[in-house]
Amino acid sequence: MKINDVINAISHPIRRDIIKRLRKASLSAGELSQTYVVSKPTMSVHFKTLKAAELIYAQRAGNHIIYHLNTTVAEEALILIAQLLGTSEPQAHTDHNHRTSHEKIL
Amino acid sequence: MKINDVINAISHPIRRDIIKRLRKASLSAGELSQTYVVSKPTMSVHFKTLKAAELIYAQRAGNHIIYHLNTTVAEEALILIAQLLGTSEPQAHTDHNHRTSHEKIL
DNA sequence: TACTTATTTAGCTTATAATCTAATTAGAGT
DNA sequence: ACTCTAATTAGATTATAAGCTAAATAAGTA
Repeated sequence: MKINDVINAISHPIRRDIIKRLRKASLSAGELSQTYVVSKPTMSVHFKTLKAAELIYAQRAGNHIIYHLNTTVAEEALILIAQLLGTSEPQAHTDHNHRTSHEKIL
Repeated sequence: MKINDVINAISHPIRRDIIKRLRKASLSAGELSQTYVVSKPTMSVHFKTLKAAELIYAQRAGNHIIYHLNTTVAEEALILIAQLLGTSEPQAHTDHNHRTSHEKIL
């Protein structure tokens, strides 16, 4: 799992919405594409980006391609992002955290 | 807090590293910039991106600008990302989750 | 006031991402 | 084999992001 690929994948609103929908149920490329006002090839590129991040995987069912969420990768990525943005570990105290009189917030 | 701005901000390795360092201690622009092999103006743009996401804020101390992590925004963003990538809520069962014989994973 | 240091802004170039239309591939049904 | 539908790939355009050097700003010090 490459965190760069995952963050890149979730950096577009359409791709985030795809993830949210696939959390509820797996859906075909066509079903997913209907919702958005972009062309099908554009949607195909979004799927590719999500696949590159391994957040989704594809399964052929006859004429259709059904996309599934890869929950394992999603969870692993979330753990890394939590380490970045979370405040579970308390902040260390250093001299930089001292304030002196002439400092002002910009 | 705009999740788009935050995800955009954390989409670059240098900016993620800045966040990690500011979790431990607030640092000046110069101290932060030393570490990376890009020019200072480039670093300044990275700071701007992080400021636009409100993940950091600046404070002038004489000649220096000290950057601080905005932990509130970081935590709020993490909650939204957890709603996207987390599997706390169990996945709903739908017909799409049934498998039929001729389906194969790609 | 002039000089020095720290940082940002301006202007430019190059790389990457998003989007489109047209063409191609793959399977299902006739 | 032909045709229909679903989805992707190819090729092009446009927008955005990342990087650089040079110039500007802001504060501190001689």
